[in-house]
Parts: sequence; structure tokens; C-alpha cells
Amino acid sequence: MFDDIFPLVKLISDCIEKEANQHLKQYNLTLSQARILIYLRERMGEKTSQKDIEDYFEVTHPTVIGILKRLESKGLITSEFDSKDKRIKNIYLTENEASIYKAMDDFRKTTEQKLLQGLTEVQIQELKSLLKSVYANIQE
Amino acid sequence: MFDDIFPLVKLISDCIEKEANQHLKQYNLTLSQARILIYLRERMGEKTSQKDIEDYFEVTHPTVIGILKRLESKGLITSEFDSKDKRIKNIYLTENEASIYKAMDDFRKTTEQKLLQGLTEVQIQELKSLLKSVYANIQE
DNA sequence: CAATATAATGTAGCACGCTACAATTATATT
DNA sequence: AATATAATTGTAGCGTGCTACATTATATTG
Repeated sequence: MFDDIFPLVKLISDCIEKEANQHLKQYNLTLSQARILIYLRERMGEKTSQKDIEDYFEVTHPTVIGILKRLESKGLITSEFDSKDKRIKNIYLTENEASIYKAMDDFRKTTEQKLLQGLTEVQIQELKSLLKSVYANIQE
Repeated sequence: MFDDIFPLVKLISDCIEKEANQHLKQYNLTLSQARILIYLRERMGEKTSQKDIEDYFEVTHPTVIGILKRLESKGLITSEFDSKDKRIKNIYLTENEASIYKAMDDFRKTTEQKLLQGLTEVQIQELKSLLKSVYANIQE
């Protein structure tokens, strides 16, 4: 299906996710959970609502609710409805041990390096640019 | 996570899958189901086992079992253990209305065109080649 | 030939993505 | 002010992917 692009892209996506999940198991996290934690940490100071997370990762709200529920049950985040607009639910990080983020960031860098092994800087930029074009095309 | 490559690749993969599933709903099929039907059709004449399907799509056996179970419950495939090696389960297409495959192929081509809109033939080949390199790198 | 290893399939249970429908609060419209 | 619309979150249910453990049939080895 989808000639060459889709199967390849899906293989790559699934494969990275699988490896990442195996690695993150030691932290009792999944890749989707870790990505949200990192996003929240990067936005420390700013308020972050569920809707912000949906928009950033471009996933539907039931997907986000599910992931946040698991993070909350592990005690890694808390949530509270906004005092000014009670529709909005803001999400807050609780634990903030830098060591975890450092370890995840190291893994991210290692994986990125592995993925791009053997490619020149020009090729890497070309790949990113072409992927962005493809993504823009999907969005209409 | 994963700098730029992974999030982009995941967005593209999920987005294509979502569009395809919306389109395939009229046939009461999902993309994963349709891909297996097309694979079986392309292999008509040859015997195809569950293991062949796992290897081709590079997914685990429980994943394949689940999809085949749904296809079988819709009456689109049948299965039978091999007479020579009773560990092996062979999968057979039942219905074979060419119109369905034609419609799916048309959709595939339309989508591929849309994805690659605005790219030159050289860029398309470059993209495929770079994706293959990335995929090879993951495989170690 | 018996014991052990390997190969293929099955089952249970979970995370993550989706759609479809519902509920609550805020904003617009009349 | 009353009503309609929009925005945000919630719930139910499903498909696809995974891991971990189990089962059965074939291959291998002592």
C-alpha cells in the first residue's frame, strides 16, 4: 500500500518506537509518556492545558487523556481546572529529577546518531526538508 | 524526542494511516487488513503462511493473528494447517472481487501522488534512498 | 531412540491511536 | 436575558502494535 513511502515510513516509525519503549521500560515509561513529560518540562513556567498537548503532538483528545491518566496514576503529574476558564484543565509536573531527563536525552541523542549514521550533514538536512514537504502535502 | 526525524516520521505515518482508514471504512476494512489482502492477492498461486505475513510486514505474530482473525470473521480469508508440516497455517483468500482491489489501488496511487506533490523525480528517489538508509541503520 | 532444542501458532493483557457520543463551561447571537 | 454555538474535557469501544507465557509439531543431538 502507498507504493514505497508509506510502508517505509511506518517501518521506521514502529521500529524506533519499539526500541525506545524497550529502553524506557527501566523508568516505567513509554515513549509517548516520556515525550509528554519532556514537553511539560520544556514549558515549565507556562501553563499547559490538555488542549495544548493535543495541538503540539497532533493527536486526538481521548489519546491524550489516556496517557495523562497513566502519568497521573504514577504520580508524575497533577492536573487542575483553570480558575479563570473552568473548561481548561492544566497539567503540572510533580517530580522533576533532572537525572531522568538527562538519561532520556542521552538516549535520544544516541538514537538520532544511530539513525543518521553514514549520512552527510547535507543529506540529513535534505531528508528533513523532504519529510517536511511530504507532511505539508498531507495537511492539504 | 529524537530531535527531528522521529516526530516527523511518526506524524506522517499516523496521518496517512488515519486518512486511509477513513477511506477504507466504506469497504469495512482497515489499512492493515487491506495491506494483507493485497499481499495475499499478489501471491496467488504460492502458499502463504502466517509466518510469511509476519516476515513480510515485520510485525510480531500476535499482531498478525489478530488481523487475520478479523479478516476470517468477515469471510474474506480462510486458513488451514499445512498437511506436510502441521505447525504451519496457510492463509487463503476467499472473495476476490477485482473491483475492490482496483478501488484500493486507485486510492493508493492518488495518495502517493498527493504525498509527493511538488517534488521532482530526483527528490523522490533521494527521499526513498535516504529513508532506506535510515531504516538500515535501525536494523543495526 | 529418548531427550532436548527450535519453529510456528495461540492466549492474555496492556498502551496508544482512533471514532462517536456526551457533558460542562464560555462565548455569540438574537 | 434567552438561546444557540463553540470550546474543552470525558467515556465507551475498537483495531493494531507490543511483551510474556504457553502449546504443539518438527529437528537435532547424545
